[in-house]
Amino acid sequence: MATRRDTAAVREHLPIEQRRAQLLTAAAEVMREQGVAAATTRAIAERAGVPHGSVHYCFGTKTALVRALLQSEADRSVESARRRSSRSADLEGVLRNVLEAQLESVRTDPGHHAMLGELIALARRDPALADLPGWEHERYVGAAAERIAEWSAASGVALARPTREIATTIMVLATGLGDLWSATGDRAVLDRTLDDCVRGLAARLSEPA
Amino acid sequence: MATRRDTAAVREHLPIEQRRAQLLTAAAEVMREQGVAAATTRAIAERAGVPHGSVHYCFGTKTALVRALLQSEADRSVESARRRSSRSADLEGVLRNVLEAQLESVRTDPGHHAMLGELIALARRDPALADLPGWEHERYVGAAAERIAEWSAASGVALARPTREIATTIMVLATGLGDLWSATGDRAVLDRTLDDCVRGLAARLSEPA
DNA sequence: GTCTATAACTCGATAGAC
DNA sequence: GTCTATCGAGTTATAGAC
Repeated sequence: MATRRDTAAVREHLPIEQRRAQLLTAAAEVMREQGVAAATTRAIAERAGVPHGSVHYCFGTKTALVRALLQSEADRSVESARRRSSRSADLEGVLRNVLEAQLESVRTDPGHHAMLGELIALARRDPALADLPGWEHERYVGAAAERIAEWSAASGVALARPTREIATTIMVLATGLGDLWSATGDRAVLDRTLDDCVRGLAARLSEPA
Repeated sequence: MATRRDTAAVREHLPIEQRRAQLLTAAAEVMREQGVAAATTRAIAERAGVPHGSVHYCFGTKTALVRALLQSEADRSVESARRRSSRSADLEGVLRNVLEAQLESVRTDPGHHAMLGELIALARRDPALADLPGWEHERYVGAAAERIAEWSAASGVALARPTREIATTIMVLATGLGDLWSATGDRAVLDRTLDDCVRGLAARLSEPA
């Protein structure tokens, strides 16, 4: 009679938190490469190298896993944007830097960008996740507003508009330009459009309301 | 022994083209109300009031149905935008009108807007539909460029930039502002951000490059 | 040409073995 | 606490009755 030791690799006993993190990483990988729809609990477990049952043992339901994933990926995304941001002398430079950082991440990892969009769309349709789209948006705008305020304080340049208004406008441009890149993949068109957006808005946002 | 007449309503013999249109309408309704993921072939057939087998009889595969649907919905969307467009005296007015028309349709029918986004995301992941996102984007930009050229000819105002450049910028703003509305639902924020975008860009696009 | 019945498969979730 | 085996409901697609 075969024992478990003969038929399968021996698995370690991990603390549940580490097992959760392991599964979240695997879920993000599958979704990034094959799309959110392909990320079944089975596919996630297989990618993580753990048995299917572990998913429900760790998260209870798939919905709970998606919630945890969307939150952790939003954190990761905000943190990544913060690392990419660089110094600038004027508002136009700040706008351009933030937008280029955002677009660089879309260009470097289009699967990850698509994944976040698909997750938000999924959350919008699921009543149990309906609070997440607004939460994520606020997180991005809030982080952008913080960076702008820091820049203003550090550079001594006074802002003609509230930081949140500027941050919101940046978000709008970033998502629009990200979609443009996804749809065309045309670098020249993207750069030209970004230029139009940045220059016009920098002038507009520098005037008092 | 029961005959078919006893157990089910008698169905008419429709030409296959009409049956296809009937199914496309049903598919759009289900996707708009419950999301693309909920639009199974069974749900679509039930909504249309036809037997499940008809879907595969008319379209062969679900992928073929999605392809036909995305194309017809893109047509419908372009046509709807054309009907909403109104006359303006200057470029700023044109920008504002086009954007407000787009946002009005997002506000009036958010489910339809979400559906189009979900369909594009789905197409991007499916090799058999991978040509559609670019095709749809080109369709929108092309239609917007046509309207701008018509306006320029009718009003006698010369454009400082190529119509496609202006049209592309409008698309970027429209998608970005649409996402902003979806995420916040805040009318005041939307109007303020739209104002910033329109004024800045109108000035920028009026200067020679 | 249209529809029913079912095949063949995958899903999320769980009961119970270990 | 961890994993296997399985359940029941869902899916697309099709073979064959009418």
